Amino acid sequence: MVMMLMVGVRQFDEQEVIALALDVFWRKGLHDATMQDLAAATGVQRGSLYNAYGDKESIFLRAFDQYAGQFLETAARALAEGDAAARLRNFLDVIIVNMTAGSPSRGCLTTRTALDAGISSEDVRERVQGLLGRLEQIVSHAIRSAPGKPITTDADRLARVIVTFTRGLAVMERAGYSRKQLRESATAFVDAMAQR
Amino acid sequence: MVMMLMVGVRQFDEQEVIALALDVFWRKGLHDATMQDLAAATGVQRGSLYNAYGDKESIFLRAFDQYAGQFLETAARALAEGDAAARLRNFLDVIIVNMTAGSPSRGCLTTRTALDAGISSEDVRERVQGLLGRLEQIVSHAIRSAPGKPITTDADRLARVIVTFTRGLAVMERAGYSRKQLRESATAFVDAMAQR
DNA sequence: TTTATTCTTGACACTAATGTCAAGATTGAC
DNA sequence: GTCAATCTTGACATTAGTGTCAAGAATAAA
Repeated sequence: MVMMLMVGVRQFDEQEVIALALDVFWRKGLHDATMQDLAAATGVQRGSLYNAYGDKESIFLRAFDQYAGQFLETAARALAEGDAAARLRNFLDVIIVNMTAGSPSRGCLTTRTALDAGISSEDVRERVQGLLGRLEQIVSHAIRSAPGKPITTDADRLARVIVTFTRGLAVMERAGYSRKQLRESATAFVDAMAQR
Repeated sequence: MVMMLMVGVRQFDEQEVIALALDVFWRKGLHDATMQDLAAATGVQRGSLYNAYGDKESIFLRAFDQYAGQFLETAARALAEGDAAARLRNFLDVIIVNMTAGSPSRGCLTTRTALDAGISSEDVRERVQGLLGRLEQIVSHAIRSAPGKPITTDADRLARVIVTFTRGLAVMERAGYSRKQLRESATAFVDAMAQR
């Protein structure tokens, strides 16, 4: 039996480092965040980060996974209560708050990452697609399972339209639209979708 | 009277250089396109480009203005015929074709530029906002002036929702959705908006 | 043909980032 | 206390980009 030696033990808390790295990536994006930035934010030397994770992208992938988990959980909670229109309103509001948090606001990490797609690796692209796909799924499910009169349109198609609209909100935020303006757009969107 | 001397005349066609630069920026984005790239694509030496335009961003601004002009013209044409729903369908199709042209497809220059907002100068941000603003205006106008029963909702709000949705399409394209998938989403969007 | 002015060219200095590595520090196991 | 494995640290090599500049080429005007 091989004994595991725990000598020369890591001197930082991995969870904490990834959380701090996430903040850096969220503010600067995968491409513009440097290892220097990550070292400064985490208090861990550049060399140690290379030793522990290999390269910047590996750190990003861990941070993104953490982000995706939080994000989907929050979204699912927002989609859990009320009728279809209320669910949609809550969902859009959570998304808008998410992308307008911080000062200056950080925007949407997923959208920023998607726009770097050309530069990024296959792994990164997969994460983005995975998150958007799962988002469509939970939106579709929330629409179908909402109380009230059943949705006539195909829920999957509707969910994709809704997720696409949220990506649009993320772009508008980057273009300078305020939280208030985004909320107005979201309201107009819900009204148009729910019109009878 | 001061005579204008035309000695040491420029050895390249400015229009052509800007058009070639636009292609580079469209494929790589403002941030990732290098002066090397521009020099290679235009056949003009780096030093000459610096001499003629000062820096990369100035070249970008000229290229973007050219792009914005073409883009708005195309959009306006698509919005000129048919009832409100047909106008919207044509408009979305033109936008989708625009962002899925080329191989690999180039995506949407405006959206990509907007996502670089954090890095870019105030000038660049203004151009993006200006283009999106004008786009909202022509969409709003097209909705209001469409034949058929008048729109009940505020046309400006509706136009903003539509433009926001087009930005969402641009993100989905970057995330890997095909032209066909984008068209399906657009159709679903129009159906939802036009439902009675 | 001369001149004055502008454009062109290649070299240069500078900055910033990535990734690597050897030497030293740390520490659980014995 | 010693050992052995791992982590940490600062230095280094490399690459890639920006922007500047002096010297030379080009040319419209006189």
